[in-house]
Amino acid sequence: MKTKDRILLTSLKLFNEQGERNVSTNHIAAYLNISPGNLYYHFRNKNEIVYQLFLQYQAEVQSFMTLPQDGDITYEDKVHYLESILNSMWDYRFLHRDLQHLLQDDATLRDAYRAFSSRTVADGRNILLSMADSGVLLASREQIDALILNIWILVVSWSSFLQSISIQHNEAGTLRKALLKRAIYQIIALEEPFLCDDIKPLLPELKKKYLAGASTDPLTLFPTVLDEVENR
Amino acid sequence: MKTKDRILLTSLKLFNEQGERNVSTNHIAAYLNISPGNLYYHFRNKNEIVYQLFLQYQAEVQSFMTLPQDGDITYEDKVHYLESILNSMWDYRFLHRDLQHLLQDDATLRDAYRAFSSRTVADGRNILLSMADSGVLLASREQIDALILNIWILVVSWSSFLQSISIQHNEAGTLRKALLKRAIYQIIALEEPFLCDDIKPLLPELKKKYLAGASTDPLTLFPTVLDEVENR
DNA sequence: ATTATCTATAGATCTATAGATAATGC
DNA sequence: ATTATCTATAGATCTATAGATAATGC
Repeated sequence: MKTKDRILLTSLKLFNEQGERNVSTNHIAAYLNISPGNLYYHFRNKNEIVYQLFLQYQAEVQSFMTLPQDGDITYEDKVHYLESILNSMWDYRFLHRDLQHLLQDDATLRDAYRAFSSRTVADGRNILLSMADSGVLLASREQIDALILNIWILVVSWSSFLQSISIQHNEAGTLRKALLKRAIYQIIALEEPFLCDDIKPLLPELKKKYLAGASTDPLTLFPTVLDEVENR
Repeated sequence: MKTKDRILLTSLKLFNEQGERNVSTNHIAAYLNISPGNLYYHFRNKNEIVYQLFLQYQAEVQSFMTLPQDGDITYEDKVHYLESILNSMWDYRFLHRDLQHLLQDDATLRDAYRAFSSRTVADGRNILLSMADSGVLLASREQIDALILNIWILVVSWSSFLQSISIQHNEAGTLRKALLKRAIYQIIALEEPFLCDDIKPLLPELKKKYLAGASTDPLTLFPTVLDEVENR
């Protein structure tokens, strides 16, 4: 593998694990056993690394937003696409963790990110509108507008939310998967009131699948909730 | 005003404006025309300043979560409390902007934040449950669990979301107020499907108030949307 | 006496570059 | 010749402390 790609891979790994703020170009070079000078031969600066990673992330997410144009997809297909998007969000979670600083630091990334998010929200909105056209979603345009924004905020905030309540030491990856599924559950809950009667019979099973045995009570997501309740 | 309080006020101002990451103890001291040594006389370190600001923030939010125990409150009252909470979120927005780094850096803050968020979610859930008991909210316990988590994530993410799409240069404060109101609109949209028929007649006016003349289309929130659409 | 403040500085980073050297490809 | 890599380092921070001095309160 080329050194340039190894730098990207390592940066992504270290940024996700420790936060971009805590990972210097020295750290990245040291992890790879290359010199800092070599790193700067391949990338103008740290922002350039972040920008390249953003482009990878953007391409992944957009690949899941462009649905096959032929036959309509089922609701279950749609939920599946959502799962892929949340996976990408997790794989590049450092971006949303330090998003504001990264955007403030780099005008190019700022413009690219704004274009990306407005495009993705627009695509998501169109999907909901076409569901409304075909009678799957019983919602007014105003309701769809509010719904897609709520979904977007949930999706981009989910990984940061999980990490803020310190569910992060998940080497095995099973906890990670369960908690990503929980985001899908939350989105199904957002859409549920608007789904037509044809879809509703599917929901109990879908919700069960994405709840993955967890309690619906959000308090069970907070690790120290027991101590907390005792102290009140 | 005591120097200690001036340090807190200035730190809050600079943290919010520039991000905690970009504001060093030197910057805070320079802004106040005091020496860095003096700052360290009043606070052990930068984390201690952040922690004190968190305590202020927590007290503000919690004051709005403890509703008057006597007579039931109206739905409009509830919305009003929400507005106060979102105001506090905005006033301390640096906390959510750099939350993960702050928590990683300070175990005391980490525990306090977790306790705070689980308590606040529990309080919010109880409010929704009592609305269900009195027939205002027609939702199952599972639906309430999902709803309160979605509301919580929206509330804590809203200021970061606004800043990520670069709506920040709002010295006049009018844009700020309109955009905070938009969060209320989004939360009303979350609750709307579950509200009883007695409440529904109130909603058009409430939604109009919190939309504040803006379009419901989320794309109008993204400043560069026009260029973006042209480039597709 | 106690509290508040200042000066000066140690020590630890970090980013980015200049300039030399090694490896590769025609 | 071109591409990749290294060494060494300048210059800019930052955090936190030691120790001296000034201001305040009894």
